[in-house]
Amino acid sequence: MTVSSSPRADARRNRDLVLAAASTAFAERGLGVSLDEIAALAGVGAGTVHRHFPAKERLLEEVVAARFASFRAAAAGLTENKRPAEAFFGFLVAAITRIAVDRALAQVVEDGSGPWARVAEEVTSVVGDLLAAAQRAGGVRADISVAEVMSLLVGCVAMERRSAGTRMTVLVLDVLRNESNETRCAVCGEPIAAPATGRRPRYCGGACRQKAHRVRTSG
Amino acid sequence: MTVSSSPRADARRNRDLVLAAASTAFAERGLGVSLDEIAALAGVGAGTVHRHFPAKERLLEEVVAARFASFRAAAAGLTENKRPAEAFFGFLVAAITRIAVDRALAQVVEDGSGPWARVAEEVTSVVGDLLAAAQRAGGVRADISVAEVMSLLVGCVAMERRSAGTRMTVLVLDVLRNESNETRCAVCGEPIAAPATGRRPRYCGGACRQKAHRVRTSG
Amino acid sequence: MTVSSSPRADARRNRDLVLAAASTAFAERGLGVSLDEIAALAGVGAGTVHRHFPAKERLLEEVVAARFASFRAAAAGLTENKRPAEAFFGFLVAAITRIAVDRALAQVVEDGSGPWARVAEEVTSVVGDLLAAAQRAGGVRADISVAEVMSLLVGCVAMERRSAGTRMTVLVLDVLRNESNETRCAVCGEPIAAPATGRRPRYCGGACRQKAHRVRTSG
Amino acid sequence: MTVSSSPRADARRNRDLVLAAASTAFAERGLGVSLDEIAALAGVGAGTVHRHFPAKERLLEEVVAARFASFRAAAAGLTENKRPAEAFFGFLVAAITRIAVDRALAQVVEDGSGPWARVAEEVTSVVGDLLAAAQRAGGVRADISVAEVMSLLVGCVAMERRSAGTRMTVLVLDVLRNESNETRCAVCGEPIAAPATGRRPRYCGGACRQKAHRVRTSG
DNA sequence: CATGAATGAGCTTTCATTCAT
DNA sequence: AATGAATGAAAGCTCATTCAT
Repeated sequence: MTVSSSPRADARRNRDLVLAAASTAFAERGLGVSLDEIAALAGVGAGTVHRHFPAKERLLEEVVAARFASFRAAAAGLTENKRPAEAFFGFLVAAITRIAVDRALAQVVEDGSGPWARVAEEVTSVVGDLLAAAQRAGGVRADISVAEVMSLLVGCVAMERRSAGTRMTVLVLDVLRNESNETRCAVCGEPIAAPATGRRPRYCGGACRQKAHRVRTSG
Repeated sequence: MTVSSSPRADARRNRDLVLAAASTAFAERGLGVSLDEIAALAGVGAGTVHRHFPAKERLLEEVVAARFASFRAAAAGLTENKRPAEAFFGFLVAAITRIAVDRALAQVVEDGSGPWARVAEEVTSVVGDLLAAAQRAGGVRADISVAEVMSLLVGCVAMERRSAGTRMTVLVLDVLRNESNETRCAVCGEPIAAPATGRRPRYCGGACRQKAHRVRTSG
Repeated sequence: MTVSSSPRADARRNRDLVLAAASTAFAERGLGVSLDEIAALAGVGAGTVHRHFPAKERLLEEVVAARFASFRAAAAGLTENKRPAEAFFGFLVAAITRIAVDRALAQVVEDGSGPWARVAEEVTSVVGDLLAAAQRAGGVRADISVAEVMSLLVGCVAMERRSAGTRMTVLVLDVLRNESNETRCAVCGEPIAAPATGRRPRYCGGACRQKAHRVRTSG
Repeated sequence: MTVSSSPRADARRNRDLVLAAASTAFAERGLGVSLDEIAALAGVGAGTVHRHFPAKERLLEEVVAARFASFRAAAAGLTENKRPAEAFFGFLVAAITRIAVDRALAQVVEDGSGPWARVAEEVTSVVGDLLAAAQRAGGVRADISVAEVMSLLVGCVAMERRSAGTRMTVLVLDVLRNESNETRCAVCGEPIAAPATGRRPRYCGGACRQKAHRVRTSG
């Protein structure tokens, strides 16, 4: 009579339990976890896992998709960033770190297996948008394709899985930066976007130019 | 003195057949290939595989070792290179390409599993030598450790497995290059190529050197 | 309160089927039976056997434990026996006979392998209790340790496996009997049966007792 | 031209090498040793083992036969013993000890497997002779068959394999002694054979009888 | 729908035996 | 005749998937 907890609600809850358990198990133990282990972790029977996810790969796909959905959300906030290059790099670093921390995710991404294929398109699209914006702003080299960025992402994941710490990741991602276009002010260090036309300014503004001049002519 | 057609010749041939088959199978299908498959491919019985390689991991180890042996040979030629940075980068690119082409090799390298441990030390030593030489010559950043280079190698392997072509690899490896080697004039910002011999000039020419001097002595 | 026809009932039934099949197979064919054979005999798949008994040795352990459990039950009835020596010997004869009839059980007992270790402690304790009681009552030699009894048990099992019939077992176990319990008169050498109650007489009668007394007091 | 070491000599030598190696290997590691191990120990190829002993069991049979041959030799010396019971018991103790020390031999004897069958007849005959002599001399109970002695032997082997030391063996074998027939002198302890007719003497001779009398009448 | 027991093909590994050299 | 490599049929065990309850 009330808003009866319909059979569907139960099913939904179980589905979510399994998904959560699988997420944890995959992250910690890699693709090798057995479904029994996942079922036990979820507190359901093995059959229930199969009812919701007819094959192991389906389950994996959903887990992967769920992870990337959170990336998408993160990206959404970034696209409105005033400095597109920072949005782009910020997203990449965050994504790489999150993937590298998850054994199964890393495996899936590294060998480009099925589950990855399902989400790759979307991720590629998100990255593509961020990349395009960053390139338009001059912060990222224009001769880089989104496919190349995706490859770089995979490489950084592999790298970070071996050596904890993001130092190398940051270093490597720098290859995407447009050094001749978004250089920093020689005096205060602020980034300077390349102008649409004309010579690239060396200083962020009059104040710094003056300072530099004074230094040069001092004495 | 001549070739003894001992029974061993046959065994040796079979051993090589198995090794070759395993090499191919591992390369094409990854670590998951079954020994039966390898045996069939080699045209021998399952028992023969085990006679020569008592456990699957032994076989894998030999395959991996054989691959890396060829790297060592390649490195030997490079160490006498007049331009150590080129030797260093050349070795890395070659190694990465060769590893990336082989599924099992890439898997082994990416997850640092047992078989890799056996050869890692040696590879690290080879890379370390090339790195040290390149750093001494000023072609590679001094603040890079060999461990970081190894991580980078792993990352590049993962990257190259996804996108055929070495373009990104070359790009990424550039982060190791010593930018001061082709630095810019501290006064006017013009690039200055490193001289073949002697100390690297800090300024593009006499005019700028003079200016800088004035600044230093001012006051 | 009633019997719940849960899915477990089936599992339990299968478990019992497997156990029964294993019991038979082990008994008839020894430790060498393959799990496939047992599975087939039980009418289940090989996997089912492994679900209930993750390793062959586990299965064997259960079979062995089950057999010995029945011994314990038998022993329970015996400890209240009025004639401890008969309880002791009765238990040994029964145990030996039951073990000797079972190929696997005999093997396990004879080479003291793992599964035996699990039950040996308990069996030893049971035997120890019976032994102690029998020794207190004077029916069993005091210089026999429980370890020696266990060895004798093993020996009798081996013996009985070769020659059907308990005659030799009974004969051999007699070595444990306290001969002084039916000792001979210290003077004339006539056998003296132990009295039902009270202290055991040292002499066959008054005449001999007198003689002995004289000897003691002489001089 | 000389007494050329005919091919047969070589073959014979190899055969003996294999036999010796098998003897050691079986003794130390039980029936489970692999033929490869035996071949390696003998310093010959696996094929050579099979040439001389077409199946593993044949090899085992020969090893077993060889061991028992040495028993026969030992028995030969004993049959001339003046005290047949001691010859009989001496042989049993020696045989039991030797068998118990050899893992494979003990296994073969304990489960009466094929190889044992081949030698059992002969061993039984030897034991039978010793037994008959001992029984004639009154040192061994007349109601014991040779089959029962063989069983007892097997039992003692099993027993001794578990508890080092011959104490229990000696104890157990005592069940075969004819206590009423070959008792010892009550004074000096020398064994006294039963007389063909009449009452059994209590003392070995007049001297001891006198001593005992003195004790009894002293005072 | 959920359960969790059953399935059975597949894996690596061992070893007595065969056979080309 | 000796060699020792090759064989291949087991063995125990795992696990994704199916199915009776």
